[in-house]
Amino acid sequence: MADLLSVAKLAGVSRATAARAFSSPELVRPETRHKVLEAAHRLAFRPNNVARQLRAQTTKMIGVMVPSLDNPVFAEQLQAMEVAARASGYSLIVTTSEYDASRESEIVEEMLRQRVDGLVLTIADADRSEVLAKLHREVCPYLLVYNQPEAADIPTIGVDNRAAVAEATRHLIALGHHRIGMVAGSLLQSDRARLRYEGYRQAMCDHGLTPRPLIEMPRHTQAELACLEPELSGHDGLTAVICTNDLLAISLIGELQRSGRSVPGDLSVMGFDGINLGHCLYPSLSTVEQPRVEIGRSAVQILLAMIRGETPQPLPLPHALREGESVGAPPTSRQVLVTRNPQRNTP
Amino acid sequence: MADLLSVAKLAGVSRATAARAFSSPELVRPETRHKVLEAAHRLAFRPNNVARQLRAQTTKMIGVMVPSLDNPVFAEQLQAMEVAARASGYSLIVTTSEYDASRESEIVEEMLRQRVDGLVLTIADADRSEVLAKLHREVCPYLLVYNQPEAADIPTIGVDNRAAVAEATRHLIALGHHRIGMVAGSLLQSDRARLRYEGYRQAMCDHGLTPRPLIEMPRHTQAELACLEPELSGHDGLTAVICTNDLLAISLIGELQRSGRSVPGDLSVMGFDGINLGHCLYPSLSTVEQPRVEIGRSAVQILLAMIRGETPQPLPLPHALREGESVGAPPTSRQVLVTRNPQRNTP
DNA sequence: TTGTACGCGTTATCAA
DNA sequence: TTGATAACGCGTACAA
Repeated sequence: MADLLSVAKLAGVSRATAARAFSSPELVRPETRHKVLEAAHRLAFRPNNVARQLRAQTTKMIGVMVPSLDNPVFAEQLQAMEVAARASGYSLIVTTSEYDASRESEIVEEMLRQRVDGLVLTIADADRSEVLAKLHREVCPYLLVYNQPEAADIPTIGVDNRAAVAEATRHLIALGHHRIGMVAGSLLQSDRARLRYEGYRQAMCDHGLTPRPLIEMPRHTQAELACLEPELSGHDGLTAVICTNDLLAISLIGELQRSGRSVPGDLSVMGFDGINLGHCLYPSLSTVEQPRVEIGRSAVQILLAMIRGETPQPLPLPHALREGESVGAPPTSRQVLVTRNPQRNTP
Repeated sequence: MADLLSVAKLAGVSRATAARAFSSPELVRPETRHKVLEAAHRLAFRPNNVARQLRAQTTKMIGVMVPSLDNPVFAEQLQAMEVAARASGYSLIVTTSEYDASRESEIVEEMLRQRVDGLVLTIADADRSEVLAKLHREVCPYLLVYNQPEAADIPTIGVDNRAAVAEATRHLIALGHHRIGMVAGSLLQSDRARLRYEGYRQAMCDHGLTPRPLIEMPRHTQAELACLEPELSGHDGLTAVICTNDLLAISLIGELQRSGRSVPGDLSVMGFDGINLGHCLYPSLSTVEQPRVEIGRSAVQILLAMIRGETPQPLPLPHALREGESVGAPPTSRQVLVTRNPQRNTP
């Protein structure tokens, strides 16, 4: 690939002049500039960003790490980040950690070697992270997304998980539900999971209701009906559940329907995240919406401010309770058929 | 950030020796090596990849462009690519084009300036693309994904769209459907869309059935029931539709159910792509599965081979007809109530 | 307005 | 086994 020197030669000027024709065209005589651009065109010259980055000591690149792109909540946030970044002239290096702590470390190390100008990370557990310890010693600006660490000095953007789930719980209680459960994926060791459960527990207690133990599914985003079934029958069977993510909720609804149950007729199901797909389904998903687009956009803006040397104070973004068709009043029949087999539509 | 020279000084050796301690440790005396590593540690030295890239004239980076990450078919493919790339020591620069031709050009230009070692692209229309014209003149290895250009000399990986939809159509016909329609998103100008419709048309004709005009939705991934409704009633109302992507199919199913119709009771709905979520729903989505993970993995492998200077011949990957619950036999009642209002469950 | 010369941090070649 | 030196391609302070 042609370089500036060959362009300069062909144009009959020095390399410096050729360089200026690109970086500060106003400093070069129009006639000369034209000669340079003409030569560049003939040689199919394309500025070498790597050299420019080395020289300028800045890459205009942001390193992004998310747990997985198979979950739309991250893909949708990433989509927003990419648009925002490019609008500001930045590119994204994208990696996935699969919630693996050692991969998290390797990835961040690699991105630091790449001299990214900043990092946007979603880590497995912000309260027990080697990555954070490492970044603490570095000078590279970084920002967590979705995480909600206990330590106050870690820049983070996302919703208040505890308050969000508490609100969702109160919503169900207001509808008349008393026997509410919480369904989680297999990934327990996460700051968000702890806070979400805590929000549920708190809201239940505040209303004099008994919080149940977390119902844990073997996989992170796929519900297993067998794990839930024991909690559904009997005199204290659940009438509503809150899932820790939308994929879990959606697959749970599917499983319930396939088993002949009705949602929300037999069980109200609430999700968490607000992924786009939830709108489209029938019943549409009731969920706690994290403003994924705003989170992505704003993560980029805040990080860029940090890169400029400012010290913005990221605020929690507001969640929104999105009411859908998957949540309704508790079944009245249940109160009659208390200790016996609950009514079901067989398939 | 500390550089190699300062490490060398602290260790009391030359820069060359310090460099060797990292790149070819066996060439340096253990004692010396230890001194260097010790110094590097004390200075928190981290190799500068940018400098290395400039020197080595290779970035170990792959440029990736997809239309959007809001559609899981691309996010899931990207997830697979990222894993495969990192396993081979490559990083991904990820961009989204939003099916915009001018953005496509800018993005590719920017990635070429970044001196990526290769490109993996999904473009809007492989038969009318400035991007391909540009790449044709460049030396940068590239590979299309999902695209299916007419020109045979363009390296591509994906399924045979025509054959895939033809098979889906035959599947519906075999179930007894005669009045089958095809529902597309708003994005008509795409190589895939043309071939998929062509596959549908061909299969219909082969069985002596009349292909219908494409039913076009105002948005790409969200069905609008009003656009379909006219085709559902009357003596020749549709009994089955094939959607050009899964999101369209899923949202259509939702709309149909919300309007009191049953799927597949009143209308069989088939998707295209095979996104993970389709499994979880009830009814589960019948769809033509593109092997997204295999496509992503294999795109990286093939591109890396091209980067090594080989000339692999990418073969079409096999699609799979994934039978779900959203497709069944055509409603028998319809044959009785021919010219009158078809039976419906009111909500 | 243009040219000269240096440095960004690394690796590879050649000598010692 | 180690050291000196020259690139990689670009931007810019300084001089002309």
